[in-house]
Amino acid sequence: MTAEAAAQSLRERKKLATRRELRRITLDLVARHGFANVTVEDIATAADVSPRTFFNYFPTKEAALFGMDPDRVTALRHAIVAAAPGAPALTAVREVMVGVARGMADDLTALGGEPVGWLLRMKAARRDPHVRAAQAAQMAQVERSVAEGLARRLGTDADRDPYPGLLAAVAVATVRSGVIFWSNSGGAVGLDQIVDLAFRALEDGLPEESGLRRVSVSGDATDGKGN
Amino acid sequence: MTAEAAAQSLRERKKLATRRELRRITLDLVARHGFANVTVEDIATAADVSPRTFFNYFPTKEAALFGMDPDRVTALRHAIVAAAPGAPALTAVREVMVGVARGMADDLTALGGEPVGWLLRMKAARRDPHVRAAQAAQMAQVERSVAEGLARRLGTDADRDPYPGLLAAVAVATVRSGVIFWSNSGGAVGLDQIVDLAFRALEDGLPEESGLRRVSVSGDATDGKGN
DNA sequence: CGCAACGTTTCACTCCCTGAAAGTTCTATG
DNA sequence: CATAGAACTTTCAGGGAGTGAAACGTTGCG
Repeated sequence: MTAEAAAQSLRERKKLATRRELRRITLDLVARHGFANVTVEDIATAADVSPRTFFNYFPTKEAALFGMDPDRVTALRHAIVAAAPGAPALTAVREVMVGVARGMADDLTALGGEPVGWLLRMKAARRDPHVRAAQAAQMAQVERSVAEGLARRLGTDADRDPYPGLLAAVAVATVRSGVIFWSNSGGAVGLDQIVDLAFRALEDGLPEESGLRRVSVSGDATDGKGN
Repeated sequence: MTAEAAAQSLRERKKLATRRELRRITLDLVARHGFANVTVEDIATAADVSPRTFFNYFPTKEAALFGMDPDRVTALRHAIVAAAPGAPALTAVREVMVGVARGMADDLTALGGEPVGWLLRMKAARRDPHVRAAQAAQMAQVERSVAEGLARRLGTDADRDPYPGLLAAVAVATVRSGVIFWSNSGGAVGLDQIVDLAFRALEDGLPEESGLRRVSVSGDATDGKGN
């Protein structure tokens, strides 16, 4: 599902490779030296590419760290329209978001044996407010797309009906807070599980004795000997 | 309420005046020419101040548009700890946020007869994705403070308990989506009312037949003859 | 008054990001 | 397989954000 067949032309394969390489290097350098201490020139040099080319792939330095490419975003919108037909919108959003969470956690092993991917990203976000802000900004992009999907699913107009916008904002915020908690706990519990419980809590009106809170975490595994 | 006694020294009064003036001019220029077409130099010149001074007051151009000063943020945190003693956290957050909403709407008349303040800000945000992102980033700052207040109120640790972070993220997202809807509808309905209904919907588990959705808006009043 | 604290300005600098034009590599086609 | 043209990369020139340091002016106070 949502798998990408091997790109056909040489060009497309190269482009994809460069994109992934730039992402990878950005993540690596930022994790090691901090966002502010890595310049676009550093990244470009490490990727054996001119600085200008970096900006042909990503509009900003932040985008190389957090940006979803447009394909993913539109896929998300369509998924929300199509998921759990007949069920309430909140249920559909939960299912889609749990899937997203599963995909994010998979990044962990997708790039190599190291504890990479979102765990590193969020670790960088924790110390640097600017990075945190950049992530929130990126999520706002996604939120817009989710809101559109919801409006279509519900057959309403986001200008007249506050519900799609509210649900989108809340859903994205839920995922984001889940990712933050997950990374703070060192990835011990399973992001999809956290997100699922968070959405269940949402469906129950956010009671203080939610099942989410029984996800007790023993210790903070970040800042271990790594790095 | 939350009023500030007149600053005592000449220096402090001047500083506050400059700060407000920079804010006002930024808002005005951005509303008229768009965020990207206003330089810090423009703002500084209009405020009769050197560009360097601008950055002594605000860390970024975006901050002059959206930034809350630190005092407000800590006040918010304290309000969340103190509000509605004995009541559930969600209730306390609702009360505080409705108060915040009321304050934001008051900006409308606070600066002069013109339709200023948040309505203009959000109008700028609607057309420029960058401004939208900047707003989300700013809200993330606030969210952090809300989460701290909640953790203290509940007597838990945000590293072990996902609940404060989730509630903070959801609450801030709710307010933000309310502001967006409110501005899209031209400020017809009353921001505090929208936010209150949105929080009620949250308490009920976001049902699709929420009372929020009966806030039907006849027409989009923005882009009227003004400006 | 005169001195100390604080705020503002000037200056020099790095980095982000962009448009345009020239150069290079891939693809399609005769 | 040769070659025109599309697509990607690079070089170049430049505007604008943001920062540190030192000179300068203003305010507060003994």
